[in-house]
Amino acid sequence: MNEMKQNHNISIVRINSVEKREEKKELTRTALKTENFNMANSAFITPPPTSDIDHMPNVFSLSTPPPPPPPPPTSSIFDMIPCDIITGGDPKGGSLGFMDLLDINQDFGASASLFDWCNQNPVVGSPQQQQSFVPSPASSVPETSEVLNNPATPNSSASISSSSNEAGEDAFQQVKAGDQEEEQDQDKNKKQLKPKKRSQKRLREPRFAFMTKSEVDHLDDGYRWRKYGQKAVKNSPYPRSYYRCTSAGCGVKKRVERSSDDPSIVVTTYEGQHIHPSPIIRGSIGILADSRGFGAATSSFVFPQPLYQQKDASMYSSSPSLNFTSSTTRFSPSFSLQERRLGSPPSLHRDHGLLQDIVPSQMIRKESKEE
DNA sequence: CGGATTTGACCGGCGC
DNA sequence: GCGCCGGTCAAATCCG
Repeated sequence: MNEMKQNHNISIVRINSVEKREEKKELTRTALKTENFNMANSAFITPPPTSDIDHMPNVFSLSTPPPPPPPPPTSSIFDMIPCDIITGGDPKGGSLGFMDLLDINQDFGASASLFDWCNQNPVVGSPQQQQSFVPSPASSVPETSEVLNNPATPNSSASISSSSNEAGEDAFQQVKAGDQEEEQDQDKNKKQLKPKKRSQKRLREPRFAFMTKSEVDHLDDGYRWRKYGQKAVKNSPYPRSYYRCTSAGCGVKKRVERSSDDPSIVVTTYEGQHIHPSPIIRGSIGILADSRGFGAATSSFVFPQPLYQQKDASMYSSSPSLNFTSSTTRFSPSFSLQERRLGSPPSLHRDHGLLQDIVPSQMIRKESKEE
């Protein structure tokens, strides 16, 4: 918590289009390079169907990237820069997405979050994905889908990426079902100490990652996190921190690490879905409609979150939701701000740019070979 | 005093 | 089988 500070600078982050998985281990850092980004490998999400747009006041069309807006004085997740969203690489040997680099797994399963949004929103060149916006399992989201496009902002970009499990829906459900089992399991283990579980292969929850150019490692996304570990990253002077959502029963985790190549870049990876209501639905739709871009000091975070809630109040968003504004061509991942609604701690004030400063520029979704 | 963070140990997966 | 490494646990410590 004390890590949360201010002074986040929104900037564009480019990722290397790295080769293959064998390099994965090295990728976490090499992939973060901010140079040589292979545009050809990036996929962009196109504007959602009109019907969806109705629910999403601020829809950002990545297919027609407008000129990069000037960086806001204070960056925040609410003040996101337009970003290129990449919905994954070609699992068949096509481009390698950021997730590959990060070895991130993502199952868009039934997640009602950024993942869903991205999946449910049409992707250029992927007709299949232009069908529904209803949160759906991976089945409706071809993992192989990838769209090529030009970066919205050649020079700016925060990257957001995610990957899918091969098991897709199945995996997601297993994860869901497994959560409870795991919890019980963990409780037992906690008392028995060592005899650790895992006779079964641990299921990996959907993951979603993005890069942020920020001076602070731990961005404020509105949720409350407890740090439960920190590990040194091989070949990197910067450690990786592990956080877990403090909400009871919520097993969402996130990893935060700084790129060794570019210390100014912070890579945040979310895993799992919050099982509790969105912490903060700032102004909900009303605010959404009020959002005018992320650069504005008054910009509010926006998102799919409200969107989902409209469609299905029972759905919770776990991952940072994203909001796209066509007017500003900005892309803003919005993280629920429960704390704010409940009485936000000082650190959560938006001017302190926290997660708000995230600059998702590239959203890469990629199929994972894991599990 | 309770909650959050630190940190070394431990565990499991994976590659060699 | 062994070692490396990522991820997690949990006791100790810190902090408001």
